[in-house]
Amino acid sequence: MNTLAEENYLKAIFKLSGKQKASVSTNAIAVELETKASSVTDMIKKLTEKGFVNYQKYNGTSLTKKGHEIAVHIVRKHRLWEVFLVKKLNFQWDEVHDVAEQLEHIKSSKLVEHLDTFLGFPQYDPHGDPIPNKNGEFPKSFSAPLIDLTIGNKGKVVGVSQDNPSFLKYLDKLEIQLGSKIQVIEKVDFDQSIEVKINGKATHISSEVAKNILIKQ
Amino acid sequence: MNTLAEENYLKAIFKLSGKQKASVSTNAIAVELETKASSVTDMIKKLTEKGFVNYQKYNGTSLTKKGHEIAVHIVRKHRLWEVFLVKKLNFQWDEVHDVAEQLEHIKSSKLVEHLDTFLGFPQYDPHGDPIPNKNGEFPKSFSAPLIDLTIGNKGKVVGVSQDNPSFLKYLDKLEIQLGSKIQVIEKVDFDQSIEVKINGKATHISSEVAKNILIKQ
DNA sequence: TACTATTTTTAGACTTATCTAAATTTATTT
DNA sequence: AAATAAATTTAGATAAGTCTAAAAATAGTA
Ligand SMILES: [Mn+2]
Ligand SMILES: [Mn+2]
Ligand SMILES: [Mn+2]
Ligand SMILES: [Mn+2]
Repeated sequence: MNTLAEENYLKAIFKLSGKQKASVSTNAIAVELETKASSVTDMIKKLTEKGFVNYQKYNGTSLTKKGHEIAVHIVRKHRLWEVFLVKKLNFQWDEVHDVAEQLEHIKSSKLVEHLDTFLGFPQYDPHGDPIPNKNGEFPKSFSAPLIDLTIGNKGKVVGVSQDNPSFLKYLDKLEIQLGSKIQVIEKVDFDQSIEVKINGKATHISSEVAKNILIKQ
Repeated sequence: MNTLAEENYLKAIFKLSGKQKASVSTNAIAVELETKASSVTDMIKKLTEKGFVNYQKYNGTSLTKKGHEIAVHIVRKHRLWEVFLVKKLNFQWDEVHDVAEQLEHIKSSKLVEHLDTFLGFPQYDPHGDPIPNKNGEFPKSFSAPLIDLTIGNKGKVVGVSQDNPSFLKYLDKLEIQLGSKIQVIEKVDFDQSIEVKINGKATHISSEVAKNILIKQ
């Protein structure tokens, strides 16, 4: 069995390496996990021993097939628990992440599969993130950050690429939810901020926010 | 915040000290937690520092008010999760204990209270064990071990005082569930075993089993 | 290319929780 | 009461995971 620390490292490497499964720097992992680079080096050596990562001194780390499988499985659990908390226990979408960080480490395959069934095999979590199935396959989704939408075009909010509470609460304040219809009215060259209509109402949004809202046209 | 190990020690002391809140020996704790007496001594010192137990060298350990509160709170979580697993996720009663051992350490008071609400404030877990409410109060229950029932008397099964899978599976085989009606037909002096009628059907039960079935008349 | 800055690794230390073996205390027998 | 047995504590060691400080490697710049 893998320890909690090992699982968190694998998840961090998975998150940082993205779809292209790129190699990840020691520092990037340290920042992601709020730890020190020296601690990361130590742990990577252990994960290499276990066959979960490929590692060459001074040259970054990437997941092996085995490491990738573990990471995806933890992501699956994290997102299923988030769905449970919102849909069944009436949590708000900005309250679930930290609890899911704990629940994702519970070890029982029966629990995960029964939870999935109980929830009706959801494909997306409360932040619009795709939930891999039990074979580790993600639903295909075609979304783009709001910032990439051109003037005049419309889209539907299908996700967010951050789940920290202050960002999510701000979206609540702007009345932006999954499913909200957004049209880009104007783009300000100076600071990349944009003027949008949300469900008919005009609002001004910074580029930082627009980068983290995912749109489907 | 308390560590997982600390919580498990407090729970073990709570379990072993019973209603009278008796003092518990170092060895008893070691046996309960499948660890060594020397490890127990170390941890008890730490728990003493934290004000969770009263401890005098060579004289056993008992919970302080604070330690008692923490232990009861963990028991509450354990039993609520067991209810969730059986009632919502269709687990069998002999499959829930080990998963609940993990889930009981999840830290989020909102989670516990919402779970309690979601389950409809259950008073007993799938093994008939009482669930303390959020103030740590247990529902009053008047049950006695089946072995104490005298010949001719009837009762209803309201609980079991063990939750290891092999015992529970054996009860399933005997068709003994919570709610089953049991009447004592005969008591065998030689080995304390008993002849009973369960929902009308005659069966022979060892004293070891009869000790662990809780009856309400 | 040589100097400097940044990144990464190593060395050594610390904490938590555990263990074995030995010492000490308490309990039980003769 | 003395001897023996059992329970408990202490001493010292180990593994996991982390840290700081220093060394080594790589990248960036003059
Ligand atoms: Mn999350
Ligand atoms: Mn999410
Ligand atoms: Mn249990
Ligand atoms: Mn139970």
